[in-house]
Amino acid sequence: MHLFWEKGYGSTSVADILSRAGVNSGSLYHYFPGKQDVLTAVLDTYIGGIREMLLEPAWRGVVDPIEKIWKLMDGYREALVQTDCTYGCPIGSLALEIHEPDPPVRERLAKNFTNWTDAIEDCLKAAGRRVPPGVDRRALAEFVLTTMEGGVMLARSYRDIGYFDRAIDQLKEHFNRLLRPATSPARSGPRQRKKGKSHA
Amino acid sequence: MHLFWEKGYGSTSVADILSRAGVNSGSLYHYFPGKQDVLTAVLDTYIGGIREMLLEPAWRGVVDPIEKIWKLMDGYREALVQTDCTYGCPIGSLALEIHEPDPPVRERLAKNFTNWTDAIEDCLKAAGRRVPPGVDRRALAEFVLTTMEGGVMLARSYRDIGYFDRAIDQLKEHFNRLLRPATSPARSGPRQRKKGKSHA
DNA sequence: GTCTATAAAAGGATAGAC
DNA sequence: GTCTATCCTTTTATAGAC
Repeated sequence: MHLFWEKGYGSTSVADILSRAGVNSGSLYHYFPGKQDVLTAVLDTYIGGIREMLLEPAWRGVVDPIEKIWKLMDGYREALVQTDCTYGCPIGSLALEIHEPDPPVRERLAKNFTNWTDAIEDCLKAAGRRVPPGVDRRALAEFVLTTMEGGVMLARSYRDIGYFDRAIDQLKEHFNRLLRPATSPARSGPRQRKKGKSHA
Repeated sequence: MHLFWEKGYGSTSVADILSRAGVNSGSLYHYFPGKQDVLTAVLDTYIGGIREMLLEPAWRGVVDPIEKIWKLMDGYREALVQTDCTYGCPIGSLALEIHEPDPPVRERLAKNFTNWTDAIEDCLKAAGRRVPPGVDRRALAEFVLTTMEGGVMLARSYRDIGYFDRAIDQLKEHFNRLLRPATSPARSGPRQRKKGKSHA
């Protein structure tokens, strides 16, 4: 998993995997028919672990559903910063690296994106009336993914986190213009009037 | 150039290049020190040809600067549709495929993105007062690139152009909320009052 | 400048002992 | 289940004739 994230699929040799895992060829091929099956297993691990590995760490202590979206973005930002903008989203990299993926691989890449989008869509649903009725929640959730992936691509290409930050800023601006401001946590009295910007 | 677009860099062998070009090994290595130098030459060709190869074909007959942006998006859409959503943006694919590019490669990938962003920024500048003063034109131009690349990634992963279309729709929505509506071509009279949506 | 032939290495995968 | 040894293919790159 880590090697595919660091170096991609093609540039990771079976010898690399054996060395990193501290096992020998016979062991790997006892469990996996071939290298591609290691990849599908890794993708399955991402699919099965999106909550424990990605969402829960990012959302610890966060309750506001829109804030959860930005916290998730922060997570990708941190990964970029920690690696000097060399490692981005493992799924996105694999998706563009493997030009003609076999169906089992492509399905799993798509499933990863779908689960990710589901999580964002859940946030938008949880935001309730802050998302006006006319807004397509699914399309907006997809747009968060689109922006994150595009922003990661540019930040990596330039080795400059500014490109990611500006992409997220634009997305926040889009949200600010699209969504109603957050209502205060319902103190059960006359509606409070908050002034000033809620974000960005 | 075409092979790197179709199959990526790593999956294109020197033998593939020789076969497609109809030449032999000796010829290629007479002009290029190695395979990576073929890549940098390809990237230089993209850099030098952005106008003739990309912008001019997309913008033929288009005068409105904002419309030019959408026409450029249409170009990427067409490339996706024509290839059943298998080939996307050649630069974006290479950028994510090559995880630790040597400096000469990374520089050229970044230069390609910069030139592309310059072209969009020029459109935004040409749009004049339609882009309100507070709007960061450079950041918005980058955001167009971010959205295009992210949209291409999803469309390819799902083999479904709908993901690209929805990303562009969101971007258009962002533009609609950010920009002033286009003024009619200055009929030199009292300001016309247009109602209804100008786009999307 | 282009050709053929080939070197030298790395890659994925297998065989068979233990 | 794991080990060592190795097969076979592919890959990049070079040598040297023409």
